Amino acid sequence: MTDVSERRSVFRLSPDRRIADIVAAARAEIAEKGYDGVSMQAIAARAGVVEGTLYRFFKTKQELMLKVAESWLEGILAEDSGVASIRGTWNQLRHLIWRTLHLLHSQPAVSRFVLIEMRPTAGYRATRLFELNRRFTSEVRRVCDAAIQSGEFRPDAGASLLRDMIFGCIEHHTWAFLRGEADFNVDQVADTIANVIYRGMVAVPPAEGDRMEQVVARLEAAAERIENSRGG
Amino acid sequence: MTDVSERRSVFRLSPDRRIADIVAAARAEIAEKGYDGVSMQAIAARAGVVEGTLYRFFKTKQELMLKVAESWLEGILAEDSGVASIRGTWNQLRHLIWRTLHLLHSQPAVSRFVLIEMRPTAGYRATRLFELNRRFTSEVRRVCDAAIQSGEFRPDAGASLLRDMIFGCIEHHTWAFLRGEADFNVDQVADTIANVIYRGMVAVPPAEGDRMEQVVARLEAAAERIENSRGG
Amino acid sequence: MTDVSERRSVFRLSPDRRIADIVAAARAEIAEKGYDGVSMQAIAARAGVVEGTLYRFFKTKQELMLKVAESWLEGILAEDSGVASIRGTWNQLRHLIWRTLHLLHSQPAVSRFVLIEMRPTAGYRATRLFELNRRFTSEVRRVCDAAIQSGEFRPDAGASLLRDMIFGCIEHHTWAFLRGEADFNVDQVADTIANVIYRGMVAVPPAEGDRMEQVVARLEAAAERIENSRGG
Amino acid sequence: MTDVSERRSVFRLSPDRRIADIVAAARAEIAEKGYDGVSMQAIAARAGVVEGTLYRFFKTKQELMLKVAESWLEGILAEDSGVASIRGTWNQLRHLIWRTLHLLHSQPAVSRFVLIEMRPTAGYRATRLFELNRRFTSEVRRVCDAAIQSGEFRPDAGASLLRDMIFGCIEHHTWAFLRGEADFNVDQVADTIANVIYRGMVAVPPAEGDRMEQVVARLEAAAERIENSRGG
DNA sequence: AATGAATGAGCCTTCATTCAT
DNA sequence: AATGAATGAAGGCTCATTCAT
Repeated sequence: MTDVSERRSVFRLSPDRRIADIVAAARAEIAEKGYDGVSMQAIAARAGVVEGTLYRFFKTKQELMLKVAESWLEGILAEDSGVASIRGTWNQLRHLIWRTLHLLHSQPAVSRFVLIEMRPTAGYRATRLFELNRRFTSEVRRVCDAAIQSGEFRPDAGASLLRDMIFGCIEHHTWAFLRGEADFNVDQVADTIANVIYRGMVAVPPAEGDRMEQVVARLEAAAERIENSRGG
Repeated sequence: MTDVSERRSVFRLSPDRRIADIVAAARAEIAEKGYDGVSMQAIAARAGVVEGTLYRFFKTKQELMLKVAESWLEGILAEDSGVASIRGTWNQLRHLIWRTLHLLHSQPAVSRFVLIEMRPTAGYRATRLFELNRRFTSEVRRVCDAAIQSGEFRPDAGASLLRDMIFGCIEHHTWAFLRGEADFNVDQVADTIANVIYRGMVAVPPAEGDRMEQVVARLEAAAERIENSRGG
Repeated sequence: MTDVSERRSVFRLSPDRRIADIVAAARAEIAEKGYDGVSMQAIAARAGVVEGTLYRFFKTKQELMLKVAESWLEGILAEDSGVASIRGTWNQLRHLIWRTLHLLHSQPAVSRFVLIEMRPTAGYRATRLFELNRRFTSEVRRVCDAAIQSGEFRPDAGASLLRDMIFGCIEHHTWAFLRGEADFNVDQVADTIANVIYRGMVAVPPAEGDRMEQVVARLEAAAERIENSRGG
Repeated sequence: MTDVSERRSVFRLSPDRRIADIVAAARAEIAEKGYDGVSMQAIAARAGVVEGTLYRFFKTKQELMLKVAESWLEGILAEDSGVASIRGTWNQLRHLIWRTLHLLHSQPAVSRFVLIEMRPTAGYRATRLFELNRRFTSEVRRVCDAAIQSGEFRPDAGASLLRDMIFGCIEHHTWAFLRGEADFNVDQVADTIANVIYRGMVAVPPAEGDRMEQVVARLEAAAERIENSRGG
């Protein structure tokens, strides 16, 4: 009687599938419009459902946003085998830095959202996302801790500060990139950050001669200044 | 018959005073609720005026937000004499890092707002705030550039990446602090960041360094003090 | 304890029905208060919904206003079969003039709104209303053009100027009527306008011979029609 | 002590002069932004006074608008010596039409405002503007009346309808012009309107015409009726 | 007489959330 | 389970008008 192809069809998907669709739609919206600017209406439309349906699966908008962030970060972590197979502190650090830079460079909007913008969320520390994020960044800590333990790194900088230097730098750099103010070369920046951190932390420095020379130069400069001050 | 609650009372203030009140109210609101979450209504209520009054002095909400940020940053810059009087790359870097950490530690919400959250503002690069911010961060660049130029620093990391490492790290660190996740010691963190960056960049790595380094730094500082007392 | 006045009641209507209600409410508001002076709030209240509901169906106030105008004009055009069945330039003009006068006389506020006040709308020329309006007024042009073509009318006045004389006159006249300054007799005014325009444009008048010829032609045409009617 | 040239000076102008300034400023604003879009604030700023001052001289915005319209129209009427010196009905009509077209063509925004947009004003008929407007348009009536009286014009169209045809046509035509949709040639349009009206009204041309015309019209109408009844 | 800071009501619009169907 | 119409509170903003100074 009624034309099935014309009828407003109510597809009955399995909850898992429906949730996946919704999360995917939300992810796409976020990628396009940023955290602010995402509306439930738009997500629903993109997922091919209506707003009410969203609320069957997620109590609030925030819960959905959280789910988006978690599932994305989960995927990222699953793809990467981590640092276990890599030898050498520098190589390990470099890999972790590169991985993060690569992520932010290839999916800037979503990764910003997940890694940065979700943090102000109320109750963030109790979320699974917090845990995942922790797992993501803690590898850096682990590598640094190990290097400190083994004596390769000096002990005077806490591992968490190093983590902040790395991720903070990446975030800062990405900001400009996202705003279209500047592009950046993932490999090169990864090298540089790894170098600065590694050299800045490594305990046993190389060439003796150069080193002494420089120190002498600085001492001379200081002495000269003192002389000048007295003489002036 | 006369209804006192209905009476309309008009307190008149000089524009300067009123503007100051409004900006102060806005600043307070921002400190409490962050950039998003500030409403013109709340600002007006706090300033003891009606919304319309806000618009006498600021064409849009953004303009007001911008003013708050600018006036705050202006005050900060006015208080600090900069790096001109400080000798030695390490000392200069350390000062700039310390200054920023101190700021974010003592006024975390507002400084986050000014230094970080205002950046996505449309037309940001054309604002005075951008200029002020630039002035604020560019000192780091200048110090690094000078060190690279003189050969003290290796040339393989751009000054702007270093700036990002410093400010990014600070931001990252402050985040956790703001969220009450962790406190930090301004002096100690400043030392550490300065050390990592300096060692990571210095052209002739440390050798047995640490002691030597410290001695030199002390000598440099002494020289500076003498210089200052003579010249003052 | 339960406060009935606080209870939230949601009446659900089919979109078509709701839209019809809203458009009707808007029409009524317009009729009472004119284009300026209509507020979305008033429309919503009259339609028995809240303002937000209006925006489910119409993206902006303008869109709603436009819809009101279009649906009204559509109805008008649908009711009138036009000029196709009428013989003779004078009769055709007279009909078109009468039709417009009748409209403005019977629904002055709304028709003023539709035919006149909507014109300053931004992007008016791209709207369906523009098209409908054009269809409405272009019949006059077509009749005049045909008369000019056939030589019945002198060629010295463009059809569009004639259209302006007719509609302009009607508008002007209606103005006074709307303001309660004067009433007018639709039939009589229609006659007069048609007469002035027709006589003012007709080509023949002067020369006696031509004049007679034309009259004879018209008589013949009338006779033929009568014959046809009888014979058909 | 205080620098007089710097001091916020309170110029004390004669009321007349002040009023003139304000009215001029308002006129300029209207010309630029149209009736809607004029704000008291903008007028005050342009006149070099503050809003409060406006209200010393005009109780409401409307009163000011009215004054603007009146003073403008007064000026127009004062400049034109009218029709007294012109001989011949056609010439007189043509002059009045030309004058109006010229006005609207050269100062479209203001003249639209005065002649058209002020009419919806509450209590319009009690205003001086109404009287001035009446004087402005009544010359057309007077000319037509005289022509009807003398037998030059047929008596079947009221003078006021003719006036409406003329001014309505001009308004309609100007609308398109103001909206940038079309320009128009003042002289040419004046000629055409004068011609159509004059020929449409002149008594002589038809010769025995009138009766003939009427007979033919009746015959046509009869034919139409027969047609319709057959076809229905 | 003049100022101009301040009012306050109103406007259009957005959007997370609810709930009758 | 799914729909989607409806809500309602809030948001930014405008502007004629008032009144303490």
